[in-house]
Amino acid sequence: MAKGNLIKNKALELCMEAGESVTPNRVNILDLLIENKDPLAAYEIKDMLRNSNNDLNISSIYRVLDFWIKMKVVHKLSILNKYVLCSNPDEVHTHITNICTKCSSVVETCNENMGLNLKESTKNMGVALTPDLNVEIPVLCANCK
Amino acid sequence: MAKGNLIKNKALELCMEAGESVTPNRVNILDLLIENKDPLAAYEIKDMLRNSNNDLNISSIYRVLDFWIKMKVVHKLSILNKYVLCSNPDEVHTHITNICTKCSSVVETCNENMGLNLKESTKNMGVALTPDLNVEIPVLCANCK
DNA sequence: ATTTATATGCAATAATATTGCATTAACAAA
DNA sequence: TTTGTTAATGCAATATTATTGCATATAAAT
Repeated sequence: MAKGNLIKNKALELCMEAGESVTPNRVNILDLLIENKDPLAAYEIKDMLRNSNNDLNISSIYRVLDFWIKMKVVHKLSILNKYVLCSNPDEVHTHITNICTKCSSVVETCNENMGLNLKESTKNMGVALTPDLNVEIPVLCANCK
Repeated sequence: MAKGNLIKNKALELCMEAGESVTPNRVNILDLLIENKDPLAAYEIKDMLRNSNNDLNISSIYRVLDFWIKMKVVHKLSILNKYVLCSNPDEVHTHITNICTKCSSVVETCNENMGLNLKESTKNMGVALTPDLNVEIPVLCANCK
């Protein structure tokens, strides 16, 4: 679980830097997302916590998820209404999450060229990209295509 | 309302070609989406129809929206949970909808280079893009930036 | 230990969407 | 015209996702 620990350490470090509290709820939900590489729905997280004798009100779960999203440690996947660990939370860049339209599996990739290309395409329209951009791309994954 | 008529004609034409029925509900909802260039929520559509003495069950509304999505005449914007007319339903290409994270205004652009760039970036990952791709990009619009 | 801002618990409610089944409408075939 | 078949709609219950207001508890600094 080396990768998970790296991400966890990074996440806690980000909290320190931002002066945010590291609470049990925040750690528990972070751990769940680290253990489950697939995106999780908020109510799935609730079920998992309940099964480990750690029941939590759904509002708290949404608040913790919002917190980690604010810390840029978690992405919300709007297409799926699910939440997933960011694969690479330590850089400001374009996050591209490829979501299979058949099986809902997810692969995140961070492609700087992609970000640059988007920047060009939006320049003419007068809109501005946020520096830390999240894009969901509907695809067919290797298994389903 | 020249643009709206063009889109409406195109939409009806697509139905003919696909052998799909053009029903009053489908036309009414299409008209609403043509009249309102902003994305609409399903329940907003319900309210509007009720106000014009044309009340419709919410399930019918979702079914009609799904129908127009299948016809590639409407996009669902997952970030907003809203539905919007496709600005250019007559070509197979990459649809890019820029959504302002501040004010939720929307501008659609269709950028073939963008599509090609995505194709390259996904090739190495073993995933495949659908030929008619919809991508939502969170941006700051000209007013908000 | 005290303080203070923040996080959490709780329960109601809102907002979004789907389902199963009965009924109706559209439309082609006899 | 009548019949048969498929697709669309109506209806109401229910499922799913998410937010809120306010009281209480806790983290972390002093």
